[in-house]
Amino acid sequence: MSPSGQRRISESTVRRLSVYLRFLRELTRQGRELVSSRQLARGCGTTPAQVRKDLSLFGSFGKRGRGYTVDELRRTLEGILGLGRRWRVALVGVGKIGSALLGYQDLARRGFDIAAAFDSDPAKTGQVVSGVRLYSAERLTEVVRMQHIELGIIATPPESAQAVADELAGAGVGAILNFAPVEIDVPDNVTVRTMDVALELEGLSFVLTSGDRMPSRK
Amino acid sequence: MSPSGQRRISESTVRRLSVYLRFLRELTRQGRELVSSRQLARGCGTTPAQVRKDLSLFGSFGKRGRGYTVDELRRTLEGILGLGRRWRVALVGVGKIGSALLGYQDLARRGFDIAAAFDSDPAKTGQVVSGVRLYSAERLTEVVRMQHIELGIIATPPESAQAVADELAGAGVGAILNFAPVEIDVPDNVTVRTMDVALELEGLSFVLTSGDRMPSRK
DNA sequence: GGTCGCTTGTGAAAGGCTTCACAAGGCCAA
DNA sequence: TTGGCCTTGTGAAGCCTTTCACAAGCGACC
Repeated sequence: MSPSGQRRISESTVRRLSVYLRFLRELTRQGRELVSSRQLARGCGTTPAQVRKDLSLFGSFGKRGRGYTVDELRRTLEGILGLGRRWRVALVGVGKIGSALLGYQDLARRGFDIAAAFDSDPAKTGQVVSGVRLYSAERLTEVVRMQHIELGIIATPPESAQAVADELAGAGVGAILNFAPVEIDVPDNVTVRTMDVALELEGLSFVLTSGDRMPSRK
Repeated sequence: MSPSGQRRISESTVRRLSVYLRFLRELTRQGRELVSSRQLARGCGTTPAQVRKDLSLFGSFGKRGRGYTVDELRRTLEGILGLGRRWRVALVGVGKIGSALLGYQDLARRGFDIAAAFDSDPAKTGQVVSGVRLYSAERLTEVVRMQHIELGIIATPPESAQAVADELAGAGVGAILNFAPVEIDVPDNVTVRTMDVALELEGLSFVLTSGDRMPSRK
């Protein structure tokens, strides 16, 4: 599939591939068969050249003069992104954000199953929320290992985030999505991505304050 | 404050400034007085040179041989990011994610007040959740104008996101944080940032699948 | 006061990402 | 078959961001 499996793919490219995929699924629902790089770009907030360059990093999937087959490109992107399977996810911290994630059906629709949730509050232990069993935080390593969970989501207060990350990494989780507003250290073989709502709002605050002097992406 | 108020600041720089600020606030809590670019970098997952370069875009805030005064740099960054004031935010969509945001105290702590929330479900209208009044979606424009709200958060299903964005933009909101998993079109004078949980997980899926061939950031 | 060690601020170099521009290929209609 | 139009895939150019490396400045200690 990829002409040279060793090329380094930038984070921004991967993010765009996900956006293309999201859009292609929408097109599938609409029954569209073909799509050009121009239409893809328009629907994904980028440029046609960018779309073609991104895809060309992995191969040639289009037909000159016609464009791309929606269904075929969708499957190709799913393959590239590793979405030809379902992923088992552990959720740590069942407070406001954690509960929202438990009930957020888009995750399951897109291939991510929350297989177990953990909280340090004993009152929650044993409950089943949105079909997911809540375990005591003490059992994290045990359950993650037992269930072969490969992805972790941290939705704890910031004070506990690092300790949880250490334990997830120790239990064999390879990637962590962190909702706690702190930067987290992990071993090199683990990837962390932090989502901080207030931090995004701060970015918007900057734009509003400085009169939109950020480079617009066309 | 800024030596040339016209330089274009990249989105990644702004994001890092927010991370520095978050870390500085932590240092303030700890009572630290001074911090060097090296320590800042370590705590924020970047390099000392990057820290100095980012700050140098706005002025000279450190002392050679000593580092930066935590308190002073914190206030400076708050100024740059436009956080010397509080922001009034409209939340549209009070489902799982919207409710979590209503109860998420970190937003208020960091200067963002949800001044009004909207939902299309008549059953919710009139309620007060976490101290925020819920309005019917029909009153969006009216209330946003009346309350001089400048920021919007979209937490609706994807089908409604574009229409809500149009209305927010029409009502004078200058920036939108979008949690719906779709790309959204807005006029040039409005900025949108989209946060998509599943999209972030897909990025992690790619990393796990392709054996971490993404460029590591040192 | 002088020296030593440490840190900032910054031009310059390096590296990476995006945009450009065009050859090659496909489709259709005449 | 030919011509016209459209779209992909891609080297090259351009632009932007990050990293490097070092002069200059500060503080502390002798």
